[in-house]
Amino acid sequence: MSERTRQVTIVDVARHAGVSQASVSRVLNGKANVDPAIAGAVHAAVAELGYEPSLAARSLVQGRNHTIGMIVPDLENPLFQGILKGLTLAADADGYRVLVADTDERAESEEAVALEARRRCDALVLCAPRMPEAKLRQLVARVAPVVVVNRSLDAAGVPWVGVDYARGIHDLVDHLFALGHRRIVYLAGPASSVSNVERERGLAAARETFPALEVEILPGGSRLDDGADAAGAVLAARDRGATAVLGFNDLVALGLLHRLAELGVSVPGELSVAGFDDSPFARYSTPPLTSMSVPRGELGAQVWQRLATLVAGGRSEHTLLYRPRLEVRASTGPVRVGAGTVPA
Amino acid sequence: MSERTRQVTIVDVARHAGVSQASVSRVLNGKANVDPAIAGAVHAAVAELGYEPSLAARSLVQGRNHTIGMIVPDLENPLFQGILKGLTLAADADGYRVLVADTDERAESEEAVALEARRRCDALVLCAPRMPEAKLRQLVARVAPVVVVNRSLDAAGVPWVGVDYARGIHDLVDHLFALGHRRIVYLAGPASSVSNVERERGLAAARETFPALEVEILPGGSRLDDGADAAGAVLAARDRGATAVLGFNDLVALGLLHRLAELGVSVPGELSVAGFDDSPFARYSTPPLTSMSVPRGELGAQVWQRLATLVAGGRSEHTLLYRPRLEVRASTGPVRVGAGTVPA
DNA sequence: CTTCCATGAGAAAACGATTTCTCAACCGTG
DNA sequence: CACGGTTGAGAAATCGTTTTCTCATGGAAG
Repeated sequence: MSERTRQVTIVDVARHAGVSQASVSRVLNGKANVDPAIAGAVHAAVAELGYEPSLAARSLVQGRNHTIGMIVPDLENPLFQGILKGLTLAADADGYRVLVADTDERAESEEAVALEARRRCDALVLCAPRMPEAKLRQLVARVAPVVVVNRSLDAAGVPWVGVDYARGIHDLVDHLFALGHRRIVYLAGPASSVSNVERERGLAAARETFPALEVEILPGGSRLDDGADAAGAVLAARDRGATAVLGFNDLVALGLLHRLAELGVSVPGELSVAGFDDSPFARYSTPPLTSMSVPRGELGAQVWQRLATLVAGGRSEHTLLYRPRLEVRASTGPVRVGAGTVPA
Repeated sequence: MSERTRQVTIVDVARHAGVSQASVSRVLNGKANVDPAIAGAVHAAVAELGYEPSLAARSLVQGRNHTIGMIVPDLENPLFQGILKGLTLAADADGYRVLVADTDERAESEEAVALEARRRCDALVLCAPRMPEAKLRQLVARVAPVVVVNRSLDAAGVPWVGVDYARGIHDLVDHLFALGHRRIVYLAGPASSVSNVERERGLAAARETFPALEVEILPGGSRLDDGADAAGAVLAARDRGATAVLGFNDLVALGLLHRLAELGVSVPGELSVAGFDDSPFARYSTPPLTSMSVPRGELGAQVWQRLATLVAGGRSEHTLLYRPRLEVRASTGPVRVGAGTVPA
């Protein structure tokens, strides 16, 4: 007679099995010892009635819902996709689900999104590369437990997992320097991005290592278009003697590569080009792109590992900094004889 | 003295404001009319105490948690990423969050993942391209409300949003035929994938349209590697007279393109190559890849629109089939004189 | 043969909201 | 002036679990 058949609850199971609710709960959660006979009856009743515990009710009493949230600036960035995938798979294995929130590159809404997401989740993974450090430190205190991704943060109880961009860039410059390049262009990422600052720090360090090295920084961006759009400026730099270009990431480098091909500029003959992140497409471009490989999935898994101990009440402050691995491909090569000299 | 400061509840707010819980609830949810004086007192108390309603408690009583789940076979596929992004942004605007579950291409676990996800969410978005139709029909009945993505399904109350792959392939063949191609290779996707079946249906239709057309189907896959690995077979087909290749999707086509360049095969001089999906990278390859564009973000938004009416109790059966748009780029060209003839 | 503890199961109290009842006050109407 | 119908607010029921109390039972130790 009821409009919709009411859902099966623990009370129904208890009645059907002839035991108390408490026993049903104990059997289902494996708490304490219970009479095998009772356990059997409960399981039978559960199966017969098709009972499924209400997660909402459980959340209410336990204060946790086995869900974590991940805040990313842009779901279309291969780096975050890889991390998300690794995180999702690792968390799944422990019975946790991942809720994802894309702030669509609007740094100003990151805080609100994070706070809202935290209300639905037991913990947060935060990718907020643009947020000022002071604000971020304030935010993590409010949303803990939380793991910060892709930027360092000195806050008690907040582990972070990231990539050593400075070191990576330095390694990449080593490679180019060894090939004879002495004047290098860096197509910068978003100015406010922490990881861009890190890269520039790496460049500065490299300049100290190699006094003979000259680095020219051009404004860029973080996406394919940005790389393509910078081609003109890059060629101008080449005319000033530059022989190699470092892109902020693979997207920028691939965009540039494409436009250079259109313009008939030979890579690496006239100009060497390298990227960062080793996105899946890097090895499939023409020429294949030299890049710094970062283990995206592994990063996501490590993030989960830290978050898991935090959620369990532990105090995992161990932070993790991956050193990217150089993947030499055909887009970088020895500087051509005669090139790299500034025309008089 | 308590270990951790207990959270602020509606009871605290009521007491602090000197009104009943019911009134607090009414004020906060805008139900019925309430005395402005009371409303003021409530708001003041809320602000002062920093009260935030418990979503778990609300879920329990309302039976909904304003979260939807999206099941995808592979988060690294640009198509699903785009849909996910569009869905997330659209749902966000209506106060819904998206929980994502990656089945990691294991078709056999799709059902379990979907059922589990449904328990946490008010509704589901299902991408299960490999699941047998009968099983899928059975599944959607259990997890409704649900919207199915990227495959058609004739089930009551289950709208679906997809891409007209058959039509798209036909349009693509039109393009190639007009360029003079008469023998075309299709690098197939996963055999069990519904969207692959649709594409092959499109090929069959095209063959009827153009009696002079010959189509050769080669086993492929859905990822970059698959395209690269198929290069040998493609060249063999070329030697049998084929002049153009259709990849299952852009990834396959880009992988192939890369390997062909390595092998010194000129595209489109010796062989035309086209993809499907118009992934962001398609326009940036060398040569830029001709592809069929599908509005990924728009698709996601439309999925949400349907799911939203379903969740609200509506009965939106209106299904949606996007016709892909042809993006002609440099990877396809007129068949070269002398090519395309089967060597004696 | 008591006494004391551990063991295990049922009764009842959280968990923190929404929503239904219930009832007083107030309005306009006959 | 009496009466039916709104209106608005508080009391209490409800959502479906987990967890704490409480208490009977049985075995071991004295």
